[in-house]
Amino acid sequence: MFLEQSDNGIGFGEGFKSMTINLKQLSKLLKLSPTTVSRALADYPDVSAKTRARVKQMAIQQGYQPNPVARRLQKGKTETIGIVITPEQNYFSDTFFIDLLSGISNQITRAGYELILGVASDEEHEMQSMRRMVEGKRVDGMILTLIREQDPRVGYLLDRDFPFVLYGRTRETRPYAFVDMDGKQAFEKACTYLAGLGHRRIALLNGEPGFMFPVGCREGYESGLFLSGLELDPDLIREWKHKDPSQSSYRWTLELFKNDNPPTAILFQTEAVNGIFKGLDELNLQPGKDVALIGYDDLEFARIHRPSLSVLRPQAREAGQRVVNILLEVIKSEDPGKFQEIHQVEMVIRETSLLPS
Amino acid sequence: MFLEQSDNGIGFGEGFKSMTINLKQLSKLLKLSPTTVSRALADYPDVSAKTRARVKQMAIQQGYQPNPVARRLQKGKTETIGIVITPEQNYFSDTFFIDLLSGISNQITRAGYELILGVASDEEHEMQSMRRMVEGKRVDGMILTLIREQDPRVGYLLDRDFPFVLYGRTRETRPYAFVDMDGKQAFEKACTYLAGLGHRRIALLNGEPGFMFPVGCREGYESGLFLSGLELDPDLIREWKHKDPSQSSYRWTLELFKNDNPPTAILFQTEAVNGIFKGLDELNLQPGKDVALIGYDDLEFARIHRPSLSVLRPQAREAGQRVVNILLEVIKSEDPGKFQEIHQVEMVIRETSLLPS
DNA sequence: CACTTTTCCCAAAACGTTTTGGAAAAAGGA
DNA sequence: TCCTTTTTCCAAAACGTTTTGGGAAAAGTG
Repeated sequence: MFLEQSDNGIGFGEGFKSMTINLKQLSKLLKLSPTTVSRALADYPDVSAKTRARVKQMAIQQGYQPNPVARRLQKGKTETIGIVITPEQNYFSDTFFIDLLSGISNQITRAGYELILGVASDEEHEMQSMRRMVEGKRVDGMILTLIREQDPRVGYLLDRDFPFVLYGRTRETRPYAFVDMDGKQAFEKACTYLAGLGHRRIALLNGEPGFMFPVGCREGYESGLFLSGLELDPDLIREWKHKDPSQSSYRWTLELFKNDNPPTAILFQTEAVNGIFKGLDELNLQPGKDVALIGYDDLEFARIHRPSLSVLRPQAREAGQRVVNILLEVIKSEDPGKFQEIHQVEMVIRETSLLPS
Repeated sequence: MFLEQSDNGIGFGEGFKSMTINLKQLSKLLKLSPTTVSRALADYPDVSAKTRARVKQMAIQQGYQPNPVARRLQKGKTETIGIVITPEQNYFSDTFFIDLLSGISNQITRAGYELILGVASDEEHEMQSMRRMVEGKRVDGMILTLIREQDPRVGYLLDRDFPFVLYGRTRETRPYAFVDMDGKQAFEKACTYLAGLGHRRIALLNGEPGFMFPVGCREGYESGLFLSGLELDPDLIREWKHKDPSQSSYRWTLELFKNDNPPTAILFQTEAVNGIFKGLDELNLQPGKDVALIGYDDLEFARIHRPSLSVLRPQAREAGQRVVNILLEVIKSEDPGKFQEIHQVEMVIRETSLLPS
């Protein structure tokens, strides 16, 4: 057996396992230069239709796929975008978040990009994980979720002009790209709807303070009360603290009905649903009969439960896709300020939002 | 102002934004060759201690980080590992899965690797997403979860000798690496524990058929009954179908107690917990008093709920870390057959597993 | 001192693409 | 026919590392 130096050519023997072919090897097979093959595959006009067809056919036949790492080096892009999730402090267990992630992932794949994931336990690691991605030149852009009112990540990225898109909003005056759900409009709608049914005492169990989203929800709630000519009663508003069981939705529900003048309806973020149901159960109050309920987020649970839960349903998957499409534009150095989307939230009336007794 | 062609040297002006430095630029600053700088940073012995120190200091001062894409190309490794999740058909909403992912992610980061994520809606897309990663040379190894009894992914990867590790097991005779929880031992332990308390009618609400994990659980359950001298009653065993509400844990619980000779204890996978509680509630049976309950997976819910739920607690984070460490070994072409770990599962007794009434 | 060994450094090649800047061949125009 | 334009292709450079294969200087040995 005589082995010539293969020079990365076609000269490897039999018995290789799933050896993937090279641009150089492919071009040798075609008796063309790598340049021409590359340009043929990229549909450049300076290669004739005939050879282009020949190249493409051979590429398919040989199962050629350009090595993404080499392309990234040459193009100076990572073709990768990053996201960091923080399971501890969030609604991660929502199918909502999964839908968002699903929309993001699919759209990224469609663009030929990659999604790299960081999992952080707290704010500090969250920042650290993001910095590794950004300063380590591991991504072309970042997606941020679970946005806080004061969010250092946004300032960090703006300062170094690094492409990013928020799912949500923050308090920041410089322009940046975001996709947000219209929590204000949603809660206003839910509130006026309940008022329209005759409810006069509507409670709000709002999301964790410090995050931006509950701010809009509260605005919508207050605006809904106002539009319906109802007074705002601070006793009917609570903020749910995820980490503090003493502030759990369960306890809060019990306390709420100790009130002399208890509510006949509750608006809440769906993570709180178990606690509320449990509390109502203990108080012998029947959801949909004694108390009207409308939650935010459409968990499967909400649909299956009896009585089925009325909800405000964000289109998470669509939002995820938009986030990616926008980020790709921003990476192409489009002005981020152009991309500020506020998505409407649909209200789904089911059994828990009925007439007051 | 006079601008020389910078030749990628140090000659860029002021006003650049977070310009990151190059190996070539760094070496120029140090008046050394790129070779020496690279080797100094990699702690090669053929660079003197003095210059090594000088290089490292300058690297830190200049914030130099090697471009990962370039290194990957040279090293012929992507330094990336892939995972595909399928939210539709799984326990993704468990904190369990998040803990697993968290362990995986942290360990990957520690190794300087990247985790890329695919989100698939069904088995077909799951395979498709994996093939993109593997055949597109986007990863050095794969992590597989939610393993089915017959799992085409395993055969696919074995066929092309591609590094992977399972979280779980499958029916496959060729050797492969896995980390699995000892569901058999866990359910056996739970079963004998309940029998030891005097329970004679112990039901099993098992996971979705087709997946591998419930197989072990059932074996453990049967073995536990046998060891305790109890008969196996097929009426007390049901398999939970995630997508079919008519087979939901709620309905199943109701049916179970229509039995002439109903159970006094239930073993189940924790995803089913809501349905079971709801069913028992409707039947006016009190968990921990009228019926003993032990679930698999330690959700936060299980701890907080009153009565608190006894559980079998897998160490998901540790398992995730092991999966990564093993995969890194397999990538270094260690024999996968050497890495087959079955982790013990701890039993946490709380309020729902008490003496039978 | 002359020789060998060790220490320390570096030029060049390589990884697999895409892009740049032509150049040869073919076609068109007079 | 000769010149211009268009078509079609390609060699070389570049992306930013790491590795290879020395080579010069310093240190050790007799």
